[in-house]
Amino acid sequence: MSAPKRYTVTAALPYANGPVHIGHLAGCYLPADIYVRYLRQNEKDVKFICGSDEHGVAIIMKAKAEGVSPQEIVDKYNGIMQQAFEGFGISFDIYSRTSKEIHHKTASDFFLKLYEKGAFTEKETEQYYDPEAEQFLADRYIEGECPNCHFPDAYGDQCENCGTSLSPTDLINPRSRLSGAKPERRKTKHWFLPLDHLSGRIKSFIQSHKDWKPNVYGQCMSWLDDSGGLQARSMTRDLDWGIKVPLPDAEGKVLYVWFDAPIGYISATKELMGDDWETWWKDEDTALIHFIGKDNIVFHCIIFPAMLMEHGEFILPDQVPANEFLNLEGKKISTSRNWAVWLHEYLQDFPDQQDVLRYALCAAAPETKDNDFTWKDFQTRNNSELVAIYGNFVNRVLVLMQKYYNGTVPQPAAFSETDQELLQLLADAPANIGQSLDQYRFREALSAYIQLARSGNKYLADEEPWKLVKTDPERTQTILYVATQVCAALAQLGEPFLPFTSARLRSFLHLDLMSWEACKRKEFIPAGSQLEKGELLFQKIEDDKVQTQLDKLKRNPTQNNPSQKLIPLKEEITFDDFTKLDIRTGTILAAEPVPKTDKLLKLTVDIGVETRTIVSGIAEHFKPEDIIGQQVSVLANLAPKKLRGVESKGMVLMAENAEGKLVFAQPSDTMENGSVVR
RNA sequence: GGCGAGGUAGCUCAGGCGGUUAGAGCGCAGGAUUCAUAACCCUGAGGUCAUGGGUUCAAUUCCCAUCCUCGCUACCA
Repeated sequence: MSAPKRYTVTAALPYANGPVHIGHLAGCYLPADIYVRYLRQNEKDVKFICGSDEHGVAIIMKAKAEGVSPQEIVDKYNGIMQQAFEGFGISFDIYSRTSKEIHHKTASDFFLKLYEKGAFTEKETEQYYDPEAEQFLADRYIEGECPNCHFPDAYGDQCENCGTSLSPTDLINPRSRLSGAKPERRKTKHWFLPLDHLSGRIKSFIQSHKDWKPNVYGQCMSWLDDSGGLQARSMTRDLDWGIKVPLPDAEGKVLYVWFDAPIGYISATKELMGDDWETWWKDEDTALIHFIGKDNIVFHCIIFPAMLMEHGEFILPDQVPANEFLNLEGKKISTSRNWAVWLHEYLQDFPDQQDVLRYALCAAAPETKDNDFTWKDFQTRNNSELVAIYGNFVNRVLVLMQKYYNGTVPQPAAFSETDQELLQLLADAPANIGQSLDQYRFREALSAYIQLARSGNKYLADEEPWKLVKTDPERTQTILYVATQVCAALAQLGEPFLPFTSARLRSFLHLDLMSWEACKRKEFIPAGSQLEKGELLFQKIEDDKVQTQLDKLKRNPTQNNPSQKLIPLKEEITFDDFTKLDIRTGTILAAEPVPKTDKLLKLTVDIGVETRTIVSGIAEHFKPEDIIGQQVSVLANLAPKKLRGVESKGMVLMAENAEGKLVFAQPSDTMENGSVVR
């Protein structure tokens, strides 16, 4: 699109079941905010849209865990998140909530419109139903034994112990998390959005956006080429928390949270703009830009556009600048393990230092690949860049101004070549930084910005006004006039990145915020202007502060020893139950990998009475050649099962610890094959 | 296993539609300086651009294969 008339910029709606951490900020909200502030300073017509995503099963579960209502949960986290965003100066034009009336209406209207257009196919499927609670159970509502690691409390969508993705029907002895009752399978009707007939349009839509970042474009194409086309997706759920399906025969059903959430962008715009909202979503001259993390790419680039296409009236996203993930001290950020830096806690631990984190996260943003955040790096960014380069430069100028001229900007004489070059650098800076921002290259933009302060420091070092002041007052005046202009440029162009600092610096210089275009100049502050004494813009961060943060992270008990999470004992069985198992000793005669799998080995095992083939998921732990001749214990009377086309008869018994390490459960001394284990 | 993204100085990253000595910041070493939060400024050391082949007069940049990391996906009797 060439020169859009306006911009609708969205940042992913954060899910209201927990607070926001630095990964969210670095991946989504900070770049979005920098971009939006930049657009605003360019006097573009822009709306920055966000809000809490407050529906879905995870919130119900969270409420259940804390013994409160879902409403209380979302109220609580909505408050925490909103404050955190505000604290960091994330300048949303509106921060709404999907629990609001206006969103319920918008989302149901959207659904109805698709319904009336015949976009959905109704399908009956079998789902687990809790006869005591009298409701259908979402995947997360069902727990049972994990078929993989035999953890007894695996959920219907995933086993928390071994991380395997599951479907509820995989669980052994499933039970309802609501009542504990044994769920039964019942038929239920849902509305599916078939995507196959759109795949052509979606593909050409994606292909028309080769300008998207490689990670975004690549993942979309991969998804489209994958799995034999796009599968129909159910857009409704049997649940009582969410937006009621607006159809007569849909009692007890709500819209799937992934259906309603992106519509939240639209509802929030309505809430903000009233009747004008349509311009921001339907006018071809509007650029729609979604800032998200990489986990959201497929949804924002394919599913949501497909919904918009089906509806027919909406524009499609122009850009989806998704970032990769931010790690913390070398490990993946994990909410459940509390391995995170929470924004609301940072604001308490580092009061009035929001810009430091903004700076550190922007400078190390995971733009092209996952990146690691360390407190050490944070400290270095602060001490040797913000303090030593930026803060120091400004301080030097303000101190000299005060010393020599009582803060009144002096009249410059003729400019030397060096002066001219530096002033030209200022005049070029907006275009230079802007070019990076236009391409969503935030690290590069920030580095170009801080380069101004570096140039200022070099200028002072080269010109040495503190020497010249004794011999050449006129030249000194010129130098400090020029240096003052550099400070002013920093104050103006820093607004997108470091809004708090920029505002403070402008107040020292008695400047109002200028437009980006107006900053393409050499003089920001004319001679004769009065400056404040000012104060230091940044404080050094000492080692003990960093150590405190590291200790705080490592003190976390669940993080320290995840291996202590032993699986609880199973319920008692009878001796008869035990005698049903026929466990024999055997010897592995041959082993080879099963083609096209990572984990499976095809074993030939002599169990005395016969030699048989057993497929075992141990390929990641053992090389085939190393286990030939290995004596093992085999569960011999397990029903045969075909795995990846190979018939497996029996199971090789292994001991596994919490970290997933496997060892053979074998006789302590060599025994004849076929010996009974009991 | 399939698909996608990435593998470039000690660290964090740029770059390259093939072409003289491959860049930045931090860190490190040396120097200079004192206006400044022992900060700034200058100089320097440091890279077989993952590995192995191929195309080419020429590859780190293109092609193929392999290895490693991350994500999605298949799979764990």
